Amino acid sequence: MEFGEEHYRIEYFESLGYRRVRCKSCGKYFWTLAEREVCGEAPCEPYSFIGSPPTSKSYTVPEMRSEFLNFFEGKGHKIIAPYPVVPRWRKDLYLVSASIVDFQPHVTSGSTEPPANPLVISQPCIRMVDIDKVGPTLGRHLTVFEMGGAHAFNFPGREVYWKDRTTELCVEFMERLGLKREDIVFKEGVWAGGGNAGPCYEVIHSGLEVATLVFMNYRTLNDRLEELPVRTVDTGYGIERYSWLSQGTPTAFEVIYRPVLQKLEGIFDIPEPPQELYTRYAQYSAWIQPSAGLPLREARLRAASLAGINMEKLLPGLEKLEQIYKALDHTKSIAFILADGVVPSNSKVGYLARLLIRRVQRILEQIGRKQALPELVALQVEYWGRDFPRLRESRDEILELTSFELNKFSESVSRGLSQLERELSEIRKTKGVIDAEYIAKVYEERGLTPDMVISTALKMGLEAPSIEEVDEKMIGRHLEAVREKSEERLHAAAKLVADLPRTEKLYYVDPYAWAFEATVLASASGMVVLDKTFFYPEGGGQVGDTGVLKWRAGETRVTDTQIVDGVIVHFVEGTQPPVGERVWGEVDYGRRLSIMRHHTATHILIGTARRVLGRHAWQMGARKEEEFARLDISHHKPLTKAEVAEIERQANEVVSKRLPVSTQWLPRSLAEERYGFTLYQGGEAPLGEVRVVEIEGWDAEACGGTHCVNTAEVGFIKIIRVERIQDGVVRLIYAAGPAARRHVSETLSSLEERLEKQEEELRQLKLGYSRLIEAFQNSILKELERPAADQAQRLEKVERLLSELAAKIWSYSKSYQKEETVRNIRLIFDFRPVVDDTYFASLAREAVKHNAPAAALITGRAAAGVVAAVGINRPLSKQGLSPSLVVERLHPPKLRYMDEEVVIMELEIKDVRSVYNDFKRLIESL
RNA sequence: GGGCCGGUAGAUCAGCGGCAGAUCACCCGGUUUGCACCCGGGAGGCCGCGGGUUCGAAUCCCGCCCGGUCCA
Repeated sequence: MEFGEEHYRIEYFESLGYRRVRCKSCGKYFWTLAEREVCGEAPCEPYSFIGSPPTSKSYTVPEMRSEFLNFFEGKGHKIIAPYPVVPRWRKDLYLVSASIVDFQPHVTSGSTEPPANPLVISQPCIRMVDIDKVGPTLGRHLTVFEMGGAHAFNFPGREVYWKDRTTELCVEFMERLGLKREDIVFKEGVWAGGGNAGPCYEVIHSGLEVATLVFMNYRTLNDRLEELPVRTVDTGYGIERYSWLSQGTPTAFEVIYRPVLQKLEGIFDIPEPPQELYTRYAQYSAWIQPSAGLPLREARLRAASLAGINMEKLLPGLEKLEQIYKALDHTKSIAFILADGVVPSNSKVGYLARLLIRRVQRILEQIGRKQALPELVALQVEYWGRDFPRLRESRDEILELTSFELNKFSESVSRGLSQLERELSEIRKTKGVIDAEYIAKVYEERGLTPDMVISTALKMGLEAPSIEEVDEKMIGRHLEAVREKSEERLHAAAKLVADLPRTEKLYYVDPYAWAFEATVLASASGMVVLDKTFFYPEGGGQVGDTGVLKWRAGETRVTDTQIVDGVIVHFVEGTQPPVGERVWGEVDYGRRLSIMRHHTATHILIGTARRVLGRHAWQMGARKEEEFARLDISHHKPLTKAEVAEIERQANEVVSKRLPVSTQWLPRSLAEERYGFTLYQGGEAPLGEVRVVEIEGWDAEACGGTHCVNTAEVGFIKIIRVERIQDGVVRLIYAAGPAARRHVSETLSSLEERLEKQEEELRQLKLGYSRLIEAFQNSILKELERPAADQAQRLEKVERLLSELAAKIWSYSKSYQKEETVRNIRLIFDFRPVVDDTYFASLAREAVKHNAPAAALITGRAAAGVVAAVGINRPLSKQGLSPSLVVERLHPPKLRYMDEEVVIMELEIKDVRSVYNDFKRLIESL
């Protein structure tokens, strides 16, 4: 995408004599007052501010922030407090990456008033995309930085200011810092993101891009640009970059973290590279742009050769310093993210938090300070907490979550390493080499970083590829596109409602009403649209209403209700009412009431969870149905029984306190100011004003659902079940009111039933076994009392009795493998590992103890094949089958035993299956 | 949300169609009384759950659950 010159040629430039020049080096156009041939942005030119700052004085980051805010305040902008770094008001982003994100999409689309207009804000932003460049680029890239945003929203008919004023303000601000306007370059650029686009100027000074002035006035629609009704001035001033400019240090890190670095001096051994070399190198650091095709090492060398210095002398200290800077940058990000209540986990923002923690930990281990992370985070909380109080407020939780995550990491690593060592020692025995593919696999499956794997392999005397080779391999492994699924039903609905007006939402007028009269606006293929309705459409985790629609000529059942572009669609089963007809609607009232109780119960529980578990406990999802509801909460540990009991207790206390539940529509900015960002529990809130549901003194949320008017109406909340649905998220399943009562009594009675049944079974079993054992004991005693002439005979008898007992228990507990009926003959089959003639005979006999015809095949493994014992009872032998017939048919090579009922033989067959099949065929042939 | 890996004794894991194992820890006995002691014996398992294939499944197939991990 490109914008023509006309988008950049402005009156301001014309009147002051700016010239438009094409950069000799990069070929891009820029505007300047001075004579120059290159755009001045590094790497077209080195950083000239390093070692000689161009401002009239030097500024720390907090000083620059207030300089910036005060300047714009003096120019009629209202200062707005910074927003969280986690944008809970929208679901298309995990982190706030720019100040404009605070006002997207509700303000920029025109559906909400901004908190002030124009406004100015210094917004902490987090960007993970350049995380690998943080450090080597000496502070040009950071994961966390403050974007000074001066924004003006030009609504139709209410123009605030546009390109000229924006540019003028930028120049004035820089002049205020003592910078000369001749040194400022405005480079033409294009900005696009979040479905919006517009031309922009990159503001360059001394080689450094210090601000971007974006004029957002287009919406991108299928590669086409469409003008926006609201034209937004989106300027981003790099607060840290301006401070850097004002101090001229080799890196931005010295500027940002000086106070923190000073505290570290005792703990860390901070290298001090030779000043002159360091400064020269830093001036050319813009050439350090490592990428897939350009390894860091080469990028460094390029910068060093341009600077005319010897990298060898600089490198040792520099590398370590970069590591320390990385650690400082990442720990600051961690502090900000965790302060916003993120729980490290394996998905979404939680994963980004985890990634940061793991990365820093690896860095700290590499520089021999593996214990330092909690302390570093604590230092960041302490230092930045002065300007951002929410860091200090969450101090304890931030540290708890950090060390908890650290524990998980070290467990995961040590588990992974010991497994890796086992695997490697296997490989050493065979191939002796590992390849990049293997290393990548280990990283993806077990999270062991390539450097860990390589160093372990080398230590064990294996050959391993270099880290660069592995990086090469890993790039481009995850390029598959994600497809969006959309429900077909809703697709059809969207077509139906295309030109219909928004439905009047009667359920907001009175959530307790259920019968109404309305006019049919559209009616087709199972869908009905009315001009107004009491039917609540699914939304905010609350399921859609059901009920009936009646009209003069008929009626139809509403099975679900959905909302599409503000139009409520009733999904019906049965006849369709004609368009234009008057209909009477009736919502299933009991169901709706139950859903309302569940919804209010959910809000009560969120408030409770925050109090019991901590402020990191956010709603991650919820569903409220007729019979139950569920609520997913971010929390790092499994809930203990005591915590669940406490949550339930407090929730029911709120119920019994009869707290009023109020709903009101508030301008978004006002609601955020009054209730804070915990409003956005339900995730993205619809545009326009927010509907705040407040349980007085307990909880307030942006919510479009229907609620009870008083907590007392919820009746009773019972937590039915608690589960951990993923790392860092626990789910509560509960019921309220009559649904809770139903659940409790159903559970109790089914438990009772099960208990009774089991008691009975147990009684029978005990009785049966005791009889069995008694009979056995009796026989043994009789045998022993009998004067025995032959000891061997007696032993044999006892052995038989023992086998019989084992067989009885076997048969009694039906522990044989198979029982089937073939031609009315009951056939029992089993394979027994312990092969013994007496035992097999007992089993076979026992198995056929029936009045009906029955046969048994007991098999076991013999040296040369299979041992098979066949049992045939009398009713069956009357039908003509006898042991001798079995022998005749199967002609075993060896017969071990035979009587009228049982035969034991050895077969030269390996496969037990064929023995069974042969036997079965024999029986079928009768 | 998606991909990959895993779930066997208290712990760590082996086994991968036919009697469920090793090491450590545990219990008992002996030996020793300079320290991951040694020797002998023992206890401890719904082989995650459910279904399928099979005469037979920890083992093969499918589904689910749980854990880990990477990516968005």
